[in-house]
Amino acid sequence: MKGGESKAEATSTDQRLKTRGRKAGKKTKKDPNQPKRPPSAFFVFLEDFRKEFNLANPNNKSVATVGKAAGARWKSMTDEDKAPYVAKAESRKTEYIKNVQQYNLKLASGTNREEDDSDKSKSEVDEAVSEEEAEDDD
DNA sequence: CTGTTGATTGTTTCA
DNA sequence: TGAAACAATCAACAG
Repeated sequence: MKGGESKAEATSTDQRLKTRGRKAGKKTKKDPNQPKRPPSAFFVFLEDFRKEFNLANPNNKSVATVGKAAGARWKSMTDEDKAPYVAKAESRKTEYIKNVQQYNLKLASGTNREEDDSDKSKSEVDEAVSEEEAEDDD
């Protein structure tokens, strides 16, 4: 059965093939304050998985190995297992959105006035930044 | 020394 | 709507 590896997810496989070739030019960031994309549930899971993987394979240095293992494991997990990671990812996304808002706010303030009310605008942003911080519960 | 590569999937973003 | 790019990681290699 390999003739055609399926297909149902042709988009996925194809995309990756192209993207891999393009990643070479991703380091072009022009906006210093532009927030980066929030980690997906898979990345959240990866953070934990890497730790375990390092313990299980302290000799392994290839990041690709962990990625492959994580990917295989990820697909092996059920939605319920991914639930906590997904939930975390959702929080990250929410924070990211707030970040973008602040980012836009700063730009708006800067573009609008960067000499007079700069102090004032700063305060406003400051409040937004400290909005909620942390909640660690178990 | 600096920068890209490698590999995963998910989310983000533009047209 | 879909395709394209990028998110972390870290060691190693190339220029």
